[in-house]
Amino acid sequence: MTKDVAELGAELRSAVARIYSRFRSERSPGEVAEAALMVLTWLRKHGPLSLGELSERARVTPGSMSQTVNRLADDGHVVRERDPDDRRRVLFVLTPSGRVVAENSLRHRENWLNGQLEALTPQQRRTLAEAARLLRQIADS
Amino acid sequence: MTKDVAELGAELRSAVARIYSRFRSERSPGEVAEAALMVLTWLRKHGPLSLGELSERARVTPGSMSQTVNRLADDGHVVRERDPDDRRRVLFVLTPSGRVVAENSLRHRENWLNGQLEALTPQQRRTLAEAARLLRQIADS
DNA sequence: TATTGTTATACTCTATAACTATA
DNA sequence: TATAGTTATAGAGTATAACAATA
Repeated sequence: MTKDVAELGAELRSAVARIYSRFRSERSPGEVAEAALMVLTWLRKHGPLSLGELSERARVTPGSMSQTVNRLADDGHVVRERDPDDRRRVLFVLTPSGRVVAENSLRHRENWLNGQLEALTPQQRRTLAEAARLLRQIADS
Repeated sequence: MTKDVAELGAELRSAVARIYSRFRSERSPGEVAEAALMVLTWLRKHGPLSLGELSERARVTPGSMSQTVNRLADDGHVVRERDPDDRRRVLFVLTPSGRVVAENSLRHRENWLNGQLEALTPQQRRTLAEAARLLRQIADS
């Protein structure tokens, strides 16, 4: 039993590393990188979020997130706005260019992955959907 | 149908990013980082490998791999040896300290993940095993 | 000429520690 | 004092391009 678990762990670790690296390499010129794309995706979905909210979602330190949004701000994809109710907080707002870049980047990367997924059987897709749920649960534990 | 696939793609992408980030953050002081650990693991399993072999396995460019092994060599975990049969090739050999670090790093990271996997049902573990196979297949396509 | 590997340069992502501004 | 955010510094990982050595 324990041996099976250890084997599964090793398989999982290397499969995740491999697919993640493939995700990253699917990035084309003009598209934003992974971590930045996630930020744009969240802002598009939820509207303005503070630095603290972004760093919690990404599970990185505030210092790290501050630098990620700095890169986005330098490129004009987000702007900072002070929260009028609590002037310590900074809200990050998607700009029109940020929205365009987010949508282009997402569309392109989804095209590749979705093509792969379409080629699977419905049963295999259900397996991946359940696995995604389990991985997220483990990661968040 | 297509909508389901798109949703699955988004789920998968974010779940993979999340669990990968968690894998990375399980690193303790004194342990080697992810990419370097993979190199040590391969050398331990297969014996000396050339730069080209390492970069193919990792699916990174030779230039990138050269820098990863430079870090390992700086720390004394691997040594370079010229291949006597083809003096263009460089073979990387695990040192005793490299073996110790590899084993400690692997043991510690496996402990955490294996604990998580033990808490799942056998059925859930089968799902993850199948998913690992599918992800690897997609990544290598 | 072709292959193998290295180095220089640059970019992304991450963390920690020291700092500022506001509550 | 406590909280929210920023900046400086550092390290890991990646890519590309120019280069050297060997086949």
